[in-house]
Amino acid sequence: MAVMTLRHAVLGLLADRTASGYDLMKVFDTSLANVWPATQSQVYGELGKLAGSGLLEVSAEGPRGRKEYTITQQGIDELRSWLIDTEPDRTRRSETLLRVFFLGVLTPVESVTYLSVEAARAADEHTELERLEAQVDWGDDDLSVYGRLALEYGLRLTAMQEEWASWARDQVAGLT
Amino acid sequence: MAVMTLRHAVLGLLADRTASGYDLMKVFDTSLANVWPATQSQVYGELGKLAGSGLLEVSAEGPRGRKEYTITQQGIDELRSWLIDTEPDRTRRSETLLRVFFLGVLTPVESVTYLSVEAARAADEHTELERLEAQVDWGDDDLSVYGRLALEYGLRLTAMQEEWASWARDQVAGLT
DNA sequence: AAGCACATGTAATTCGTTACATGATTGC
DNA sequence: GCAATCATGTAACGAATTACATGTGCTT
Repeated sequence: MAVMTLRHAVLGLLADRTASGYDLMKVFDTSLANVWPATQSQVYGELGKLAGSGLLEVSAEGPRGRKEYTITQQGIDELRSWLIDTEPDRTRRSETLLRVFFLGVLTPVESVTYLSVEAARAADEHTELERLEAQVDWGDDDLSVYGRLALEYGLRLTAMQEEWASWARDQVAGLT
Repeated sequence: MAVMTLRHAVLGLLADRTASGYDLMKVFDTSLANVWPATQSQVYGELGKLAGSGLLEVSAEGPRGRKEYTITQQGIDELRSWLIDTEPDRTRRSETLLRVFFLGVLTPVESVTYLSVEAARAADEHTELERLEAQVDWGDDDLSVYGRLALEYGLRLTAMQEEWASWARDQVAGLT
């Protein structure tokens, strides 16, 4: 009973609107791709379990076996209680940063290259997010309003990463 | 053969100095706690596999069954090739941010509380890292030099998080 | 009729966490 | 002698990824 975040991600999306597994996957592959990635097999599995335990119900069936899921009151209660009564798991994992610890086994030139690539990648991602922000037509529904807050986080994160990687690159270059 | 980052984390630590599983766990629980957390059972398991495939060897046995592992040339080659020839997996997962998407199911007051808590938590973590930076006696060995770069990342990250959460809190408060 | 998007599901494997299980040495 | 620390290992479970497997309906 410890984590089960995917479960709540699915509930959260269905609290905004009724959807099928296929619909949800589009959201997981776009808006949530950098926040809580999930695979198709995970999502379909979770929908089945949630419907089995009464937090969701199949509210309509469409062509090609499509099943539309709707959140139940029990599901909304569970979602609210997750948001209010539980603390998020704040475990961080960064392979990029882990590698920094081991740059000592590389030559200074190789290390500088590594950090330059990271700076460039962060800059690219930042640009991509700016493009996205301009492109999306932000409604005033909940997911738009709060999704924009999340996107702003991404903008600040990638800006910070670029600055840090450039700084770190200069530090390493200065060691010689 | 896709990820196996823990494998390389272990190799990386042993490239710096010979150590036992017990020694490595102290590093995973401190320096690497916010970068690449690992459990004791994972680490001991990985040491066994790495020794079995010749990337490490048991260079000494001490009291209480202690085994000291030393990286082999093959292990160093593998570590370098991981650093140079492979791209880090940059998958990000943030339960904190996921929750932001769903704040629409809470009342404005509840949402403001959530973001305030996150701002405070980021500020706390930032202070804790500053304390750590002052406290550690930074040598000029590789792990110290590169560990400091990683710590600076943590300082910049937590500062950014506090600013963002405060800004987001004000945004949400302004909706009413 | 062909191609693409829609649509769902299962199986196998790996990675990670928690809990269990055991014991030796050192310092007080 | 007792407590703390040192020290390693296994078992069970849950979460996540990849690959497989199959089929329908719409548009041109």
